[in-house]
Parts: sequence; structure tokens; C-alpha cells
Amino acid sequence: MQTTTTINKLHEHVDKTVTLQGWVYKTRASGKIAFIIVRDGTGLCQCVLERNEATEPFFDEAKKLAQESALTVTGVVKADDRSVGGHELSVTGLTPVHASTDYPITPKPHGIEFLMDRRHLWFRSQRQWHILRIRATIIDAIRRFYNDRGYVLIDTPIFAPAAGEGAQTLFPVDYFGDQVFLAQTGQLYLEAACMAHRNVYCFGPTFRAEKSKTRRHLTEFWMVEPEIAYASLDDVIQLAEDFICSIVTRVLKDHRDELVEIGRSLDDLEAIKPPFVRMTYTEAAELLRGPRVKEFLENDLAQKKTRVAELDKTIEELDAQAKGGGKQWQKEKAAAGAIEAREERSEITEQIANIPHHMELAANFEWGTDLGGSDETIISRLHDRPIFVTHYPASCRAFYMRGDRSDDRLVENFDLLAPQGFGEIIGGSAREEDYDRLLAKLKHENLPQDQYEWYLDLRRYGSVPHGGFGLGVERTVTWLCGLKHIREAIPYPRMMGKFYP
RNA sequence: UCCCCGAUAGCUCAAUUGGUAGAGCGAGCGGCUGUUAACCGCUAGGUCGUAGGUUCGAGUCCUACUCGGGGAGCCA
Repeated sequence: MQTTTTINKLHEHVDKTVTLQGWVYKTRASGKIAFIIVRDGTGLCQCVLERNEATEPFFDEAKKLAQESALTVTGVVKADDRSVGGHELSVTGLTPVHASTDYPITPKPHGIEFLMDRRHLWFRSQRQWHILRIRATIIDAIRRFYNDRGYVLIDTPIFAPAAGEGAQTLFPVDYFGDQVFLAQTGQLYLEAACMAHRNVYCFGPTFRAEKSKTRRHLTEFWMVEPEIAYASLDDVIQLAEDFICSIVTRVLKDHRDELVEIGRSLDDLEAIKPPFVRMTYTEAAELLRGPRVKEFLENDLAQKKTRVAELDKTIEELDAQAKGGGKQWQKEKAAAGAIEAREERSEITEQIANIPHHMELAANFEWGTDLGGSDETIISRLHDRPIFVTHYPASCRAFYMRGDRSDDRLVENFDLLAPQGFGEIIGGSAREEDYDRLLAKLKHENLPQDQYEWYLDLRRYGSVPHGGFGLGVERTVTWLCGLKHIREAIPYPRMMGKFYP
């Protein structure tokens, strides 16, 4: 008669008695009625506990159950719009499984350091819970995209020999007395598999030892890298565009409510349609140095200064309210508002301090150097669709990228920048298929040829035009969820100086 | 590696030009039958990151260090 079910299935059990197994998310209790919001891993449900004959044996105990206590609860499912999730449970039975006390993460605001030290608990909170579910969908969409198109999954090694693209940014590992490194890409290995299976991809963790402390860096992150044979740069770019569109479509299909819940604009994501913007590196360099960027940043600066002035006024008013007369809850609300306004002000003040530097970097951009993080952010902010930036100078790109046959200075590569300031999510290229050209590049970069003999074999035996790219999963999650920082896009972020929990 | 900012109660933050450390939340107790960050009353809670220095007097000023935040470089 009574069934155990989960919150996401409650709509199948309206007016029936069911049992839920979960944890206390929040409680509010009066003398003779208690509201327990239960989460069970599939959603939230308000359980209403009225003091009556049925509930008398456990009412007092239930009322005192603190946040994150585990419990099973039985009751009649009622459809109720007032309740989160649209259903609630009128409780007839309740069994505590584990009483929790002093759960550290309260419904009130916390600082980032506090939350990061408690990441293992933090992702029980709604916002984090939504983000990690969207992440899971994105990863599923990635796998399906390639599997459905007949790509063969090739797992590339995580222990890699010194030979890479630049050994200084790698994590060294002692390997039975030899030094190896944690892999920063599977690409070279993937190219070999590409010549065996034609269309392949690898998907796994990637490690970078760069000492970067910014909103877009992790030391350990997930990357998916497709590689396709008999392909030109245009083919690879087309693949990237189809790929991104399929991920966005899937996320919009499966997670509309969650996206709204975490404050992501659906309109912005629905605007992600082909064709994406395309520009060459040279065009990007001209854009950065030109009047459009200067004007954009000057406007940005002026707007931010206006905003700070507004916030100053708001803070003053709220402070006065918080100290003045009125109800206790009104004063509290004013105080909370003041804290929020101060946070926004300090964030914007920091941005204002950085703008002149970013303007200078953009205005003085020199052809031949790589686009900086701030340069990419500027280009990204000027668009509301992803931007392909192609044909970078060979001097600032890896040795394996295919030389542009019409201009020796360039390579056939691309970066894909997510719009609205989110920046780079993909880096890719056509690979140099010509043995002599590749060997010349190796020598030019002073790379040890003996370490790359196996790679050169790929150009000795049946070399064909081919190419691929790498997509950073966390950066994609950050973009699609509209996060301010990449650390929320992965369950256990690893950053410079951070590896607990 | 470099530049900027910060560290005050378990948490989030205040503390006028250097002059006796405060509020809210959380916790504990009591009250309230429809709450949505519930509300009302009471109670407990502090070596102001660490070490020096200036001063009659330092949370406040100076120096170094530790930890954290943002950015540059580098990158997905």
C-alpha cells in the first residue's frame, strides 16, 4: 500500500501515501505545526507536520531535527503550488535515521574560503547541486555527440614522458626513479589513433602546473579532444561549431528550470546558434588596437563608476535604516542589503582598477604575440555568439600545427571564445602532415627528435591532412551556467595552493 | 614570478580624525497551526591572522611573515 519513492516521482503519487528517504534541508516550526523541507538527492519537498494523534509520538523529536539530519518520512502527497517543487507531504510517520547537529553551512551567506574548505558539504546546497547536475548532462552530451557519430574513444596515457609542448608547466612525478609528467593533453597519442580509426576522441583529466590564480584556471580539469582524418581546418571548425550547438541544445532541453534557478538567462543561451563569428588573428589584433575597443572600455569604465556612486548612496541609506527605528526584521533586511551592496561595490572597484591596464594591453597589442586573457575577454564581451579566432602567428603556437601554405608566418589553428566575456573554451588546429616541415619545426623548437620518432612515424606511413581540438569541460560549464568562477564547475576543484578536501 | 586588496564572535559583517570591541545570523531556552532568508522574548559566545615596532594609549599607523581574494604572464 505504501511505497518508497523519490521526490522527482511525487507527481505519480498524488493523494497516495508514500515514504521518502532523505535529509533535512531546512525547518520552520511553530507550536503545533512544523515544516520540514526534505531533500533526497532528486529534489526538495516540503513535509508538513501537524500535531495530531498520528504525529504525537514523534512530533517533539521531529520538530527539533536540525539541518542535514537524515530521516525517512511517510505521508500523503498533496499537489500544492505554495510548496517548492509543486508537491508537499502531509506527514503521518517519521523516523530519524541520524541526528545532525551544528551543520556549518546555514541558509545565510558565507564567504568563499569557508565554503571551499567545506566543498564536501557545500555541494548539498541547491545552487551547487544544480550546477553539478548540469555538468553531468554536459558530459553526457559530449559523449553522445561523438559516440552517435561513430567516433572511437581512445584513452590516452596520464603518465607522459618529458616530451610535450613545454615541460615547465607540467607536474613532475617520480616513476620508478625516472621523471615523468602528468599529461596536459592526449593529442599526440590521439593523432596516432586517428590514423587507425579515422575519427577518434579522448576524454579525461588534464593537469597544468601553471601558477595561475584566476577565475578561469584549475590545475586539474577535464578535457575532451576529437581528432579527425582527411580533414581541413574548415572541417575541424565546422565540427567544433556543431559540437557546441549540440551541447547547448541539450542543456536547454534538460535544464531550463535549473538554469533559471541559478540565474542564467535562457535568452542568452538560445542565441547560441550557427553561424558563429569568425575572425583571423590579424583582424583580432586590429580590433584590439582600434577605436571600437577603446570606446567600449571607456564606456565600461564610465558605467562602472556610475554604478559605484549609486551603490555608495544605497549603502548610506541602508546603513541609516539598519541603525534607525522600525521593526527588527526591517533593520535586518537593510543590514543584509548593505552587505550585498558593499560586496558588489568592492567587486566593481576591483574591475575599475584593472580596466586601465587592460586598455593599455589592448591598445599596445603587438602582432606576433599571443592574445592575452584580458584581450580574449574584451573580444568575447563584444559578441553574443561564440567567436572563432583563426590563423595565429606560428611563433606563438605549438610545433605540430599546420603551416599556412599561403603565408609562412601563420598556422592553421583556431581558438573558440565563448561570448559575454567568458573567453576561451576551445583550442584546436589542423596538424602539420608534411614530414619535412614537421621535422623542421621540431628542430626549430629544439625538441629532442628521438623522443618524437614515434610521432614522426605518423608522417612516414600514410600521412594525411587531419586536425582536432580540445574543449575544457569546466570552462564550458562555467559559461553555460553563467558562473563567476570556474571553481564551482567541478566537484572537487584543484587550484594553486588548494587540494583539500 | 609580479601588481592590487583583505584577515575582528561558530558564520556574515560594523567600529567616525588612534581613546572602554558591536549587530544580525547560527547555538541553547521559552512562545506562536501555513511558514517560504519565518517571527517575538531571553541566555551564552572575543588573545581583533602571527611576530615585532611607533605612541601616554593600536582593531585602527609602520615593517616582516602566513593565509585568502582579484588581476598580469601562461593556458582549456
